[in-house]
Amino acid sequence: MSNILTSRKQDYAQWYNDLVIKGGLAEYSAVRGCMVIKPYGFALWENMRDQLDRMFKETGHQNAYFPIFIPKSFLSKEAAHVDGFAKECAVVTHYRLKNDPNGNGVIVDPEAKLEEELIVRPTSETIIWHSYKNWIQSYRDLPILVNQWANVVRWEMRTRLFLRTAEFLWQEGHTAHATKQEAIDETRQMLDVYATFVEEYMALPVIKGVKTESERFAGAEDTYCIEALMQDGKALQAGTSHFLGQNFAKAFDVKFADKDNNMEYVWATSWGVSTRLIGALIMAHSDDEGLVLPPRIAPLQVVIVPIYNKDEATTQKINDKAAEIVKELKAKGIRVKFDDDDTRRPGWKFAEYELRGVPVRITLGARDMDNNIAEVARRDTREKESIALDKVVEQAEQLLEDIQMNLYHKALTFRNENTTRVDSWDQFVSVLNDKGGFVAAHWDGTAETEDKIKEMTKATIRCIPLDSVQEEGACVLTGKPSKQRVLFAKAY
RNA sequence: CGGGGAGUAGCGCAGGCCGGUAGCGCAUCUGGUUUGGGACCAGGGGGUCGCAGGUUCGAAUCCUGUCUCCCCGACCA
Repeated sequence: MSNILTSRKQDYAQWYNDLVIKGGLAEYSAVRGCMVIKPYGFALWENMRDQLDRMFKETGHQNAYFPIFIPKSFLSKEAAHVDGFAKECAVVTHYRLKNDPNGNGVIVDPEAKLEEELIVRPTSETIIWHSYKNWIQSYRDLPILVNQWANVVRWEMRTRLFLRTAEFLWQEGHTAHATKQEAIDETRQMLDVYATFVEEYMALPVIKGVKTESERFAGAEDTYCIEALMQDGKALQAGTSHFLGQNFAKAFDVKFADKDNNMEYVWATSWGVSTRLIGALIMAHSDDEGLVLPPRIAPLQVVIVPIYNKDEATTQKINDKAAEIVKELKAKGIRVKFDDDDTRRPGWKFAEYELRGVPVRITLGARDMDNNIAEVARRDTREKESIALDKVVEQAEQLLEDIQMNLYHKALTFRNENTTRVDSWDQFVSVLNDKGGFVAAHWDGTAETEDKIKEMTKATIRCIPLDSVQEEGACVLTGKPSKQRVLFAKAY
């Protein structure tokens, strides 16, 4: 049995790292806090990206691309925004190197100092709104529905592969609207797109909600989010959608003439998900044997492992059958690989593909050929079954569906079991310490109380759920009146 | 930036106190036997011991300085 992974019980953080690295998703790079996304990890991201991109386009958005560099003066135009990001910006100050006169390689040429420093984008609101000023004159120019796929840099103190890296990949949608309501509708629509994507493709149930003031995006009026629960009972913000009001329009003086020729400020939204989703995926579904990937986004959905003996006729038979199955699965649009690499033995391959989270494995051996069967194994439950050869393709296709559903329901059950309604402070503290997960409790609505709770328990308000029922209650800390429960959790 | 740990072969580590031929496991290469849950046998290759000084006949080992990375905290998608 493989013992190359740390188990979740032993050390959850180490288990996560092992999975990322040994599963072939990513590795550390020469640059502190930055990672190399390896081909297998990038294939996973591409599958996620492609589906999201389709969904953005279905809702009327177009892709564009804005510069990675932002003039320093832009960032300071929106006060809250600069406050939020100033502490984690990489800054470009020079544009040239030269040979060190002392012979120690190259040095920054002091003659080549930039007039105005450039900030490596931590997010692109400012550079984009600078452009929007030129794009928008009249109500007929609105709405602008633009998305960009890009890398951004936030100089984080502590980093973790996928979950928090100094550079990460994401998409950021930036829209401009004539009315407040239209912008709010857009914000909510994109939140729904995210929730649908994460639930249906990543098989991960999420809570849709709105952030409290202290957790809000710097420069937003309202931040909506989807929150997911990881296997260790910690919450993870999986995506955010911001209603920006007129803050950026005012900062960049973006006005439009309405039908009555009145000049009005434009209403804005922005929304994003990042490679952090890959971290969520890993921590939600995987087990001590390795990654468990939802079929819809798995780079490889089915792998066929042959078990040869020395008999050439049998080998030929296995190869022919495998080729046939590959052809049929591909015709159905299923991503399949026949691993006939003779330098690895079957047991090695079983372990390897389990580590990599391939949902379905088909084993074809000499004995199977004699009996006209194949062994079909599913990654999520690790169950194996003997299937008649002429039913194998059908079975594999069915299993992919089953696994997708099973992963979702398993995660949903886990979340339900780890969401606790709490009405007293003692219970609040003990649930957070002993059980973890989401805690639904009343809160008096003040930032002071929120801060105090964070200080005492490390738990933060993840969101005020959109479907939260109105009920009379008392704040779990102060006892002051409250009208609805909010979700607390320790978070990534 | 505070506290803790670590830099020796691609990876994981031992050696260091007590200076004297640089070692182990995995990986890798060659040949063979194998193939139903990470195979076995035989042979081989690979390291200026993080870097710079110093002590010494001689430094991975002792001394001084320096750099980097990891873990725990404050900040964050």
